[in-house]
Amino acid sequence: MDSTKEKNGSYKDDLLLRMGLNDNKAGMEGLDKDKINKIIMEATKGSRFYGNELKKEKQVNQRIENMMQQKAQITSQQLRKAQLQVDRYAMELEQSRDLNNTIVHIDMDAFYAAVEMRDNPELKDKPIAVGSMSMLVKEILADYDPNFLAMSLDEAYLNITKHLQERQNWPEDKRKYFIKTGNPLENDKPRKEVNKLREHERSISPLLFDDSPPDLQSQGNPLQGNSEEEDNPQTLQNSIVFGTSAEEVVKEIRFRIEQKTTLTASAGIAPNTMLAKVCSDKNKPNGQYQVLPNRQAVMDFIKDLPIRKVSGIGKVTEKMLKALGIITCTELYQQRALLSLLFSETSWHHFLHISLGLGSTHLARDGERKSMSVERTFSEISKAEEQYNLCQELCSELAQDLQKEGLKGRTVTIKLKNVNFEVKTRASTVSSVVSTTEEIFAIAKELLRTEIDADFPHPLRLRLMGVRLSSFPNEEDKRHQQRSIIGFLQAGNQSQSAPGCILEKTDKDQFLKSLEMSHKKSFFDKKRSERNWSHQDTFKCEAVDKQSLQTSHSFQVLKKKMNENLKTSENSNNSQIFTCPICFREQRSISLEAFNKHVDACLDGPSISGISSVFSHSHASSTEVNKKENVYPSFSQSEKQDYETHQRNSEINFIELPETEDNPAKAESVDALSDKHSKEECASLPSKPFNIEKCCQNSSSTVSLEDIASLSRQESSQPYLQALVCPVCNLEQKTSDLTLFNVHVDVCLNKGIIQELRKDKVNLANQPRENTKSTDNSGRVQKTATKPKRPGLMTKYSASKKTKPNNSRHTLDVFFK
DNA sequence: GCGGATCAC
DNA sequence: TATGGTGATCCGC
Repeated sequence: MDSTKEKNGSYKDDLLLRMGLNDNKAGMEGLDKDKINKIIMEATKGSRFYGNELKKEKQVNQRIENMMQQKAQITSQQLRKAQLQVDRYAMELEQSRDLNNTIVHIDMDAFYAAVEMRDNPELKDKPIAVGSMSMLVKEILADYDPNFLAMSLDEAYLNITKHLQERQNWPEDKRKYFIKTGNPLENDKPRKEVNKLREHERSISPLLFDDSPPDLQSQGNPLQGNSEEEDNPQTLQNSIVFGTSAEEVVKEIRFRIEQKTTLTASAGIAPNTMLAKVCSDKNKPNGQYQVLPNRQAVMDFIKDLPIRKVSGIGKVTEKMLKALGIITCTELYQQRALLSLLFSETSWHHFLHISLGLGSTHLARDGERKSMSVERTFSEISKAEEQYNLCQELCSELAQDLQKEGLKGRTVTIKLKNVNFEVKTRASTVSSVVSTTEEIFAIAKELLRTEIDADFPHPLRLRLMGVRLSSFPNEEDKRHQQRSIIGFLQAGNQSQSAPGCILEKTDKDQFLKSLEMSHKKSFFDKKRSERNWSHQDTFKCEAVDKQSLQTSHSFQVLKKKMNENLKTSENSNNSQIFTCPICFREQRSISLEAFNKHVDACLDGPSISGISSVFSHSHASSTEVNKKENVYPSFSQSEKQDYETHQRNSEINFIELPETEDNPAKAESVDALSDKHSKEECASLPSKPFNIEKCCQNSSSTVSLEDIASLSRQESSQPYLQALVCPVCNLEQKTSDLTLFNVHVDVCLNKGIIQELRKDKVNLANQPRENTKSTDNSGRVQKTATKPKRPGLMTKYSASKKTKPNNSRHTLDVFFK
């Protein structure tokens, strides 16, 4: 099998070749692993990027090797059975083949336009309307399909089936366009006034219509015919008349696009999107191609088509299939039974569609977006403080983008790429939606901190950082949340209904504005802004009554998560010491039910304010140590000290008060404010009580400390600021925003659980936690009575050998390495 | 839900 | 010479 030869030689391939890694058969077995690693390390010295490329290549080769092993175990009996099943499905697909639609894929030749610009300096003076596909929306494409689908700035699908029907009866002047060379923006509609076409401009105008595939010339529509003299479209003086066939329509579209933008486009015409897309690539740039809507034409087109040309078949899939001797769609079809045994159902279904020339015949509108993110590459950043600053910067950018679309989500993901190009993502999902810089950063920061801590005392040497928000609520979720809020308000009204502490919208807007201003200067612009991470003095105030706290989302999930946590540890058959999140007393060797009862009792028992007092008394040092011992049970004393010192040094307040020029007295104001609050004042909720309902209702609107500080200057005795004790970390959180507080609790919960889980993993599996990836599925293939789920494209066909035991001492090293 | 991986543009 | 940013999806866990 010579299928492993790479066609496009590069430095990387050259390296791989020399290493023997490019050959699957030689692969892992032919070479001693240490030797390979050594070679990789040497390559890495030259370029970290290529070192990582080699590593990835190695992984793919491993997948291929595993796939081949799997293939070798397939019996002819299995293959025959699979053949029957696959062919039955293929039959169904064939019967549902739909050739009645005419799909067009338009692709702007942006790249080629740029090249042309470069080569023709004279063009630079011509006005170029660089518009997006969605602009050509409205302007041109909608004339042919009001529901056309803009895939990106330079790509769109149209279903012109209906237009074609209507067009058959159109008189000629409705298909007539004048060539205009003046302002390209105005020559859009037919029968516009004629502009003189100057000779030199005509000469530099690219030829539009010299690209029809030969087979189409004879098979075109009746109107296109074979009138010897006239090519279609008819060019009469300064005007062009387009015909009524699909091909003519697309020429017309491309003509109008070029007239409007001076940029050329390529297009594909076919009975479905998959084929149309491939077609548009066929005569690029500035050309078009059609696959006629009959089965034979489709199959002829597909026959020798390399699978890599098809959207969705990328580099890796190509390589894996190549290893099976599959390069063209014909071969893809021939191997369909085998593929159904080696790939997931999703994958082989996709393959079968491709090999039959099938694709989507309607343009499915993209649903709502599912995530939003920002990420940035930079030269190495290793200082934790700078990393946190950067993280906050990114959160701020993301929050602004989110605000533009009015989005809020529950999952925050950070992405880290180190200088070796190794990518990590870490996610945390909270119970209620977040959207502001502060909320997102509160979560992202903890994720980042966990990673920084994990590598301590080595710094994270980052070259990229990203922040993403996802888990946007759907309509159903929103309705549910609405109900919850109403329920909450009703419940809350019974206990405390006095209005007050309601920050006007204008205040909040002002705050948001000032926040934006403070983030205007980019992290990269100012290189490194000295942010003040210092601790803020806290004050005690247990104004939140038990009911409110129990109703909060975070508290709702607290028990649930603790349950999950406990289950995990029970499953692990480990005698666990659990700290009750309410009373913070250790619960030793108890059952899940008992623990639940205990938590319930705590919740129902003494008031939260009472509990808070307990927290306040106990949290100082002992709880802190206890918690850490729970998490890292086998720490040596020196390690623990190191770690705790590090913790203290890297400790960052839940709420930061960015130092801004316009409010230098802020810190003092807050302190002054806090001094004015006695515990009694807060607890009894005097004239203007903290309005917890309002805060929940506006759960996304951040009430800032800045607001509070400025307000406090006006009315010095208003208790806007609350010090709530987080039931998980047991630290006071000074905030006026319940959402932020909830986020904090969620983060604490998640963090605790992650650490517990990691501990369990390390202890139980007794295996090193590799830095970036866990390469072993340890062969736990689902051998169940039901149909086993086969690995898909993404499957790591990892070997089922190994599992080397390690002592726990080692595991800890790995854990923190 | 999380994390790695693949893919498209 | 040095190697992007954004969004989606799949898969195994």
